[in-house]
Amino acid sequence: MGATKTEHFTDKQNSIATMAKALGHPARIAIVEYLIKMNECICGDIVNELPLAQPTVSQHLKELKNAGLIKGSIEGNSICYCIDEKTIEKLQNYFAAISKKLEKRNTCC
Amino acid sequence: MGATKTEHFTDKQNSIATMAKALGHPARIAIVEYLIKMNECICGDIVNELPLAQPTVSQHLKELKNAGLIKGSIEGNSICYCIDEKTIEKLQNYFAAISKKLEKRNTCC
DNA sequence: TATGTTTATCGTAATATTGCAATATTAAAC
DNA sequence: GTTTAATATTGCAATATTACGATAAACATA
Repeated sequence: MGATKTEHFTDKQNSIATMAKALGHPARIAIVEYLIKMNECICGDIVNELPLAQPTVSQHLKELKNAGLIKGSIEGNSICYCIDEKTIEKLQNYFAAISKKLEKRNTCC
Repeated sequence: MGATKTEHFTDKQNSIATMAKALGHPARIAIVEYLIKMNECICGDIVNELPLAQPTVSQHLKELKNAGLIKGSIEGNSICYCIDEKTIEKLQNYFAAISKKLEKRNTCC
């Protein structure tokens, strides 16, 4: 086959995987970092920041949006993009919880 | 075309993306969660935990290993798998840093 | 209305991922 | 040495992703 068997896993596992997958490309990491670095919403200007053609960037933005990592709202001629804090927070909480569990783990290996 | 243009991005961006990508599949999330839940290294037993065929699980384990998320050492007949804390910590630090930046961000959107 | 700007979508080629049956490898147990 | 087990590798089909040229859509402005 070739399609991921999402139905065999929990909603939470699928949800975390979806977010992680969206960040699993350096261009999308770069987009997220740019949005954070600029410390505000960015209207336009994202395409020029990346070494990729406009349709490719548009596609990456779409994937980040589908995964809930960014939000985009129409602002006249251009589109205003923002980090979606809630989703980033979910990821952060997830890794924080994992790290905590690892701390008090039995030592081995 | 079709291959990710890693050369255009920073080492750090590529590194984070590689780790995120490795976690971008629910089976691999499930493996990591199982290793953490069991609170110790697991020798054998991982294949039976997942609703996937043995070669598929083996492949997922390989990808987690390549991304540095788990370690595997030969333990007699079977193989002993472990979370690689350092890598998880890198991810955790990354998201913690992002969250911190988002906290003191200008409000918009 | 015509023109330029910005972003999205379509179509498509190249490549990567997912999943598994079959087979190989490795090492313990007999 | 043969059998049994656990895991890896190979080969392949189905599907997904990445990238971009061409084109469309939406809107501002001349």
